[in-house]
Parts: sequence; structure tokens; C-alpha cells
Amino acid sequence: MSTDLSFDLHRLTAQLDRSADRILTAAYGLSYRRVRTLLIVGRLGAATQRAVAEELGVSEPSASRMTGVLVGTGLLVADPDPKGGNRRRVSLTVDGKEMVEQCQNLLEVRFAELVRRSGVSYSSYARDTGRLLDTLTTSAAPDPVP
Amino acid sequence: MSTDLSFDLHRLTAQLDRSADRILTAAYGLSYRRVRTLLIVGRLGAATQRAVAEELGVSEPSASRMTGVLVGTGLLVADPDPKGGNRRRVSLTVDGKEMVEQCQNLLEVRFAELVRRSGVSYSSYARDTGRLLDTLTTSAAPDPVP
DNA sequence: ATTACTAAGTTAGCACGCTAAGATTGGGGC
DNA sequence: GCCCCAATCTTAGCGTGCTAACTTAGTAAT
Repeated sequence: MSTDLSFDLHRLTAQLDRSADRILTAAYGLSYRRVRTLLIVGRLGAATQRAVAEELGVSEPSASRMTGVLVGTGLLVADPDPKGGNRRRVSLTVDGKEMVEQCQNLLEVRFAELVRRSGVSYSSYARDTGRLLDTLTTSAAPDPVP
Repeated sequence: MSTDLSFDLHRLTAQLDRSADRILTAAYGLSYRRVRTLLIVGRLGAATQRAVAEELGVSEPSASRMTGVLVGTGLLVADPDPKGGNRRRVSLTVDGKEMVEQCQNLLEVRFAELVRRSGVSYSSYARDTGRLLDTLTTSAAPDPVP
């Protein structure tokens, strides 16, 4: 069927994102990207924006704008980093923590159910995905084109 | 490690897209999205924009704009569908066909190499991805939230 | 023939990704 | 003290997703 794995991957992720987006927007009025950002910040604890960008897998300007929006909605706070330098230390507010817990449960349950219905082994698919990701990120795009 | 498969999938796809984007931009001055659209049109033959949107996994307005841009660059043509109705039949120009061949080879080689280096089985990963995609698209988001 | 329905496409406006280039902060050398 | 460097963050501007609402072309019902 699929003559092209990378295309299917693209489509799968796009559909997953859109589906998550609809669910989260309906339930909490938050986009999937924003929830993802909150989850990452929660996972990292008090982190710099650079770290958040890295972990989200987006550019620094994207992370900067996103954290700005979330600070605006009262789900994040950003202080200057006490360790000095031109850094901002972002962390969850109480509202943000609440939101993270609720959304995380909602998404995990949904996604696990999808995997179960598809008959795919969660653990082996997760392992393979992790390997691909590691290989891609460590090989760090050396030469663009021969 | 990955407490969250859906996040890793998201990151993997995002990195793949960006990587493909850099390669294609450097080689042919075309974004990955545009190349993807060309490939789909080539695969479908003469198709309506709706079919292209469906196959790309994007909304109709997105496909409409994208085909408009590609017609503007001379890689696609769009005629009114001879079967009537408010349809446009899009297909590749000669330039478009050339571009598709070159890009397809470039991307396939790169991606296959990544998979090989990661030690993941291409066929089983492709099968699982296909299953997830099928399950997700056939279950068509019934109830947003209980 | 006129009215209404359906399918496909477009327009408008926003969300959020990117790159390139500028601003800020702290720590070197001279 | 002063200048420059490295790291981080921001600004500017664009590409391409999305939804909502509108337009257009053909079909069916009266």
C-alpha cells in the first residue's frame, strides 16, 4: 500500500494533531500546541525558553511567542533567571498546573485507545519512533546536498 | 524514555519535515509542502482539488491556495473539469513532472538511509503507521468530549 | 421556468511554524 | 575602564495550516 512511509507519517501526525486540537479546544479552549507547551514546561520544571524550544522541537522565536501568549493567559510565569544572563525562567502557574493534569489525562486516554484499536504494539512502535528520532537529531544535517 | 508516544511522533515528523525542507530548498528552491503537493498530483493524475486536499490530508482552502501558487510557478495547470460542475482539474506540467522525479528520488534515498541507520524495520514501521492512520481516519472523530 | 439543494471552490482572518537580523546580558582580553 | 564575544531572547516578515462564511455550477422538485 504505502509506497511512502514518510508521507504516511506526515499524514498520521497531522491528523493526530488536528484531532487533539478539536478535543482540547472543545474541552478547555486551548490549542494542542499550547497544551503541548504547557506539558513540556511542566516536565522541565523551571526552564529557560531555549530549553523549552529544544524540547518542543521548534525554533526559539516560535517558543518565545508561544510562552508570551501563555504568560498572557495566566498559565505560565516568566521571571528573569536568578543565575543571570539574558535568560527567562518560565514555569507553570497554579492554573497552568491544573490545566496540564486535566489535558494530559484526556490526551493519553484517547491516544492509547486509538493505538489499542489499531492493533499496533504501543511499546514497539514507541521504541522505533524513539530510535528514528534519535538518529535524526544526532546526525544533525551535515551537508545539505552533494 | 518516551513517556509519550504522541509527542515523539510529533517531534519526529516536525524534524523530518524541516530536514526535507532544507534539502529541497537548497536543491530546487521548493518547500517540502509544495513538493509533496506535486507528488500527490502526479500520483493522482488529473484530479480535482478536493481529491488533492483529501490525499494531502489538508483542508480544501489550504489545497486551493497551494495549487494556486504552483500554477503560478508553472509546475501545475488547472482547467475547468470537462465533466462539468464547479471543479478544477489539476495536473502536472512538463516542468512539474521533471521536478517530481528528481525530488522523489532525493527524498526517498535520504529517508531510507535514515531508517537503515536507525536500525528500525522499514516494513513493520510502515505497516504500523498505516494501521494507525487507517484507524484514525475511519473512526472519524465521533463525540468531541463526554 | 423558478426555487432549492448539493458539491466544489474561494475569500477573510487568525494560529503558529520558519529564517534573518537586531537587542540584551555577562564574561573575557587590552 | 573599554571593547568584543557568546548566549539568549525579540522583532520583522513570510509560508501554510485552520474554520467560517460566501460564490459558483449543476441537479432535482414544484
